[in-house]
Amino acid sequence: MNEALKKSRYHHGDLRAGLIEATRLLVEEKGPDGFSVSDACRLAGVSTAAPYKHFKDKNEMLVAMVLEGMERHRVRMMTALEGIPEGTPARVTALGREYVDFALRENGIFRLKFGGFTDRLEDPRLQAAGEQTFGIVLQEVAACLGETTVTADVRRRGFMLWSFVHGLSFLLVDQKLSAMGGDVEREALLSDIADRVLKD
Amino acid sequence: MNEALKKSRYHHGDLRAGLIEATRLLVEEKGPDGFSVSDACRLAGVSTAAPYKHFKDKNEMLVAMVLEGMERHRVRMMTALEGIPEGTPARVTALGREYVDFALRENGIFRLKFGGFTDRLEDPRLQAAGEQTFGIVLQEVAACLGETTVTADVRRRGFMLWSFVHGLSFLLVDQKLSAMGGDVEREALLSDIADRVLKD
DNA sequence: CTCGCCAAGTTAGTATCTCTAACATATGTT
DNA sequence: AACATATGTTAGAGATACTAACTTGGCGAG
Repeated sequence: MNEALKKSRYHHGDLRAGLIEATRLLVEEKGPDGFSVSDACRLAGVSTAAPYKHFKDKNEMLVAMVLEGMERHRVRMMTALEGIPEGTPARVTALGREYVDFALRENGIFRLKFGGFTDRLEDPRLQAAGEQTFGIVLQEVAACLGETTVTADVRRRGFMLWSFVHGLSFLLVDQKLSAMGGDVEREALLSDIADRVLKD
Repeated sequence: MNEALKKSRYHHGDLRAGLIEATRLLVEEKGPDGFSVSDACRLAGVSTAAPYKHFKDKNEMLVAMVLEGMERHRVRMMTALEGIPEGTPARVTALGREYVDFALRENGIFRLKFGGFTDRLEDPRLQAAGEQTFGIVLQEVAACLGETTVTADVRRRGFMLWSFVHGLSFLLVDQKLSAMGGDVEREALLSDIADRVLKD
């Protein structure tokens, strides 16, 4: 069954994927709260009732889209580590840089996941994806501290770093660093914090 | 003119304040995205058209409510400093504690201001209120570092601290510290970070 | 090959929401 | 006492999320 080359325009081919992509574009363009299912339908070229054959409701559409984004994010974090010597703070910094980049590049997704829509979006798969991301950080922190397992201290420092990078992402999104220099300052900030949290 | 003791029920007395309070309650109860003007009207006991005599639109209602909250926040930060010796990191920690407490206690307001509704809420008064808050932190950081003015270094370290506390607030709201101990751990984390960022 | 099933579309309709327009009332000033 | 104005009201337009009932067409069984 060749999904991609359907000729009929009555059946879309892969509407589910089409709607997720439309959702992504619209959330990035108008923000999480400006998004509407109707808009997504118009963009995908289907009637406003069509999505409900694929998603329970608006939230499930958003969750599906965010899950896709989280997976992209995870892959990017892994590739960001390539070529950097293991057990060095540079690896932690690289993860932080990728985290912030994601928050800025896929700002709508970031805000959807972390900006307090969480109540509505509550979904075990989202929670799991988040913990997986944190797990990557914890592993690098452990390596930096010379630990082979995730001890309480590793978890504690990892959480500190996550808090910092997470907050930095939000402040950058809100343009708070506009008067504080650009990318250079951001990069210095990331490695400076990593050093401070990992030392001792 | 005695605003508070109007007998007529046709004229509310102080509907503007009543709506702001209703907005506050509902945003805390249902979250920023679950809030509706209609609900606020029902809670305040007026028709759905009434708010538009006092506010341009829904966003202006939210902005007014958030501004009230920011002022409460500012006052609390100032009182949190009382009795703590000047120039000590304990003052910075106290501000951080109050920041996190506010994010948890007035969670709806916090998310409205910082969670990405900002596009819509863009308002110079909100921006100003935020910078005023940051100013309080910068002053304490300067005192800790023995500076009399806000130097670039002071601003840099203040920004680091803000990032951390800001991120910590979001993660706590999202329950990420549930598996990491409670208030004790939170307190230790705050002072630990303050030390690490202020030392050197 | 064709027949019927069922997945995946459609149109139509309901309930709700924001905001506007036109009208009503009460307050306090002259 | 009368009016001007601020502050309410009702009615309604246009958009939205979602449901119900109908339609289409691809695919497998005979």
